[in-house]
Amino acid sequence: MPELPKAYVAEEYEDAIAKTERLSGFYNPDQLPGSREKTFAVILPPPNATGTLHIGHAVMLAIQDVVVRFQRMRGKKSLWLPGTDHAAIATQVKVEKLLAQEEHKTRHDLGREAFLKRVDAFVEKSRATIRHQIEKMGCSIDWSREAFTLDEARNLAVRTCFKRMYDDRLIYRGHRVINWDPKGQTVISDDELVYEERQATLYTFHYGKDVPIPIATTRPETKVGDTAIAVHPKGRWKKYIGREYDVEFAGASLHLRVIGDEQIDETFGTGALGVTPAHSMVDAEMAQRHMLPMVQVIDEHAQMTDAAGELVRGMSVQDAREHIVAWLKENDLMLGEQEITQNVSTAERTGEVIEPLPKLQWFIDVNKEFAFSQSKHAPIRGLKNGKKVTLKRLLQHTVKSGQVGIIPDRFEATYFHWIDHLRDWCISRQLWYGHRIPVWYCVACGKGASEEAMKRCKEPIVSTENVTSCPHCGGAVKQDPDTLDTWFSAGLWTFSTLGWPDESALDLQTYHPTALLETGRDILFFWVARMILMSTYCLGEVPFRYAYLHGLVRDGQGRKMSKSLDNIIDPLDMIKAYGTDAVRLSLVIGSTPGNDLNLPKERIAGFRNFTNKLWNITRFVFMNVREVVRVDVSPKPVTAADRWILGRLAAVHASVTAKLEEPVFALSQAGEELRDFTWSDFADWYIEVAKGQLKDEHQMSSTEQILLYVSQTLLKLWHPFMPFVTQRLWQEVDEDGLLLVEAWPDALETKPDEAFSRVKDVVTMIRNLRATYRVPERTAVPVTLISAQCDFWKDMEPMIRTLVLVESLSVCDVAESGAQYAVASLGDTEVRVHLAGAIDVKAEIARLMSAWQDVEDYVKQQEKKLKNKAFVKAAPVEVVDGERRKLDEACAKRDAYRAQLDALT
RNA sequence: GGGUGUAUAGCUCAGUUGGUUAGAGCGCUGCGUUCACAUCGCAGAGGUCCGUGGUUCAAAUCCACGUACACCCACCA
Repeated sequence: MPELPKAYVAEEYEDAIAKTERLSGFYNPDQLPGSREKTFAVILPPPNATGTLHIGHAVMLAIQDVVVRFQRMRGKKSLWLPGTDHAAIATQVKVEKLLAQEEHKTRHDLGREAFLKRVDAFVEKSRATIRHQIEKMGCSIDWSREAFTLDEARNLAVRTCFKRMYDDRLIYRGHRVINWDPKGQTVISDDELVYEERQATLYTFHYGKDVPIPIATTRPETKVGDTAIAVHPKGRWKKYIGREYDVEFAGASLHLRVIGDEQIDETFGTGALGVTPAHSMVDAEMAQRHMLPMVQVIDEHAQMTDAAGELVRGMSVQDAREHIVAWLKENDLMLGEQEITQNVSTAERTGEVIEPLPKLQWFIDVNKEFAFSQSKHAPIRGLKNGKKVTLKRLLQHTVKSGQVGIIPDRFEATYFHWIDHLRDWCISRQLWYGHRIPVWYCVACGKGASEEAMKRCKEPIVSTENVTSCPHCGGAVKQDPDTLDTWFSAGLWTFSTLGWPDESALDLQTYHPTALLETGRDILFFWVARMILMSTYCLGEVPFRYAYLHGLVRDGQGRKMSKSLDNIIDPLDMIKAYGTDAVRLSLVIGSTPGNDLNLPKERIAGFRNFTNKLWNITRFVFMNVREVVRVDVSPKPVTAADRWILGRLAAVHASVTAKLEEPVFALSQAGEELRDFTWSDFADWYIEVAKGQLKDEHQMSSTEQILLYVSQTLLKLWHPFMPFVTQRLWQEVDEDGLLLVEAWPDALETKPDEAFSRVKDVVTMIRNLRATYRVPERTAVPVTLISAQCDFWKDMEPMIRTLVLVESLSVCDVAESGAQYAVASLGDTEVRVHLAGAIDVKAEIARLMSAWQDVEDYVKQQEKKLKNKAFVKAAPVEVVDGERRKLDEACAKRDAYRAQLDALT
């Protein structure tokens, strides 16, 4: 056997192991050995194709790989399917930025087709980087099924879904006030807004001398588009409700009706609101309620339209504001100016201030009823085929009925709250990069190919195939220039990756609904909700059984990682410095669902130390047995230590298995338990004892078997967490074997054994005494002290007794003059030990007194507790028994201290 | 304005359904190390479990109120 180096250097093995695993083909569940009936599927949340993976992705990958590897070892067809997201707006903005930087060009300079080629090239490069990073993380992911949200197969899924929704009248085209991003020149959804707090001036003024109600606004320039004044129906202006005014306002002729609306906050501003239906969401809704006309005064480039009137026509929004403020002052209409802070909505990707505008867009109606189409092989409970439902109700039902679990469950409340306030989903985007909307307009029927003509077209052609001519008149057609919101295709992800729209696809039948979705808690609405929506609609199935949401990764001080703080942790750097296994452990252990994880580098270093510990434990075992062989069944224990370690292993195995199996994955605790067992139990105790047992010819064989068995079982249990170091070590057991497909150990039957635990207590006690009395190594610890606290010397096996003696009595050969002697009987041997001369009797008495007093207090407390009738009556029997046992233990301890005190005085 | 989360050792965090004398890692202090491992071992110090009140035989754990921090949603005329 080639000798293992003293330290584990991750870098030397990882790439080769990853390659061997990948080439084995076992990442593909169809190629797994044995007959496997149960399946377990996880679809990777596709990283954006815009760049590289950050530490947040690493958390996601680590957690998923642990679960996927575990389930594979459990004998399931375990599928983990990778992919990337085209991330329409993010990618387009990024490529445009690069284009501007490198060539000083805009996308319009290139034209749609050439620009898209650029984007494709950029994305291909990015995807390669992402693939590389996923591999570095040690992910056992099935590359043969890799998908991309914008590839051919996914495009067909998108078109199919679009058409079905259109035919069900869930998708419609409508003129609505939407969030317009003047910089990105596109509409964006409510969820893509980011609110920024800014200083603004609140102007209070009258529209004209004849209008009695003053209003307040931070956006005077929009007031040229006002069509009403809204007041509270019970407020101070109520007597004006119903009156109408015609005013000349800053070069525009306004016709204003006073309306009463409950939405008005009497306490804000003047208690009256100038209603601008075209440029405010709230106003638009109010306008709809009161049948008010809508006047668009701002265009797509944030410039004033002709309808804005003489004074400001053609100006930018900023200029218009200044002009109108000046006009108000000139005409003596301004009542006051006030500095306030307000939240401005900006576009998440471009950072530009959003301009609400009325636009013709495509929407998904979340409140419209349609006939539910139930799945045959995984139907949703509580719904019948053909039942009238709405998308909103589907979203609510699946989670409320527990068919989709959100972990941690407190996010369910947030989810329902979001649904309650959900408005129709605007799915069209004026971007070039993305799924082109599968809608065509007939040039002849629509009377022209201009954008205006398309808008007029009442009966667009919706098709999953490319349309080249009008089915009615055979004339030329033109496709809708818009693309779809990136989350539309992302919503289909769990099934578009498995072969849908081919409903008979084997993968779809086998792996859908998937078992688990693991993702960041920040995209609950963006994505998780939309997958539930799409899957229930398209398939009549839930997309996954559980959504596990992890938190954000922050730096060691709990700050968000950002470029400006220069505290970004690049997973690849960490892998290089500490090894993949350590990085994975640091991300899995200590992270709880939904909570943010602070990650100081020292943490990762700590886990690097642990990988090395595991390495050396195994190395010790392999170097100290006569032959390294596989040991799969629990060997017969001979000594107390043997029984103890096997019992502990059985307990840890059971607990870890349960924690990995549970739907509420307690990965963190499972990992911690394993680490404690590995380090504190196996390495610190059993191996130390084994060193002695290996020298005993009666115990040698069994000890070797147990060392091999425990270490090999540990490698298996650790493998999901640390695929690399475990695999490297496993090669020493089975040169060509892959832990990847080793069977997870069966439940172990060994019963727990307490005898050795007591030995541990004795040794610990001796160490404590040694420290307390500052007794140097190789000098005696008074056996009186030991035996006073230890009543089971006789039960100890010779070997263990030896161990204890080595700890305490290595001394027998030391004889110092003037020392006091103590006699203790150990089994049938009488041992004479001297008291170390260093004991300060006074201090010792004080210490014992204080210790005795503490225990005595506790005993009194405990006695009182047990005398309490209410306690005995109310507490469960085992609790009372437990308390009684505690009392007994405390009494024994108290008596022991008393005896020691008596001996000294 | 509405909601959620967090608050436990110097730091980062565990702590299952209330039930031993509240734990781990890192850091710190002391001692040790040619015998698997200094990426090591042994020991130690370090806690008003944010505060106040309540429920209970019993509260870090449940309830109420308060404080601080983080986040989400809505609004911002």
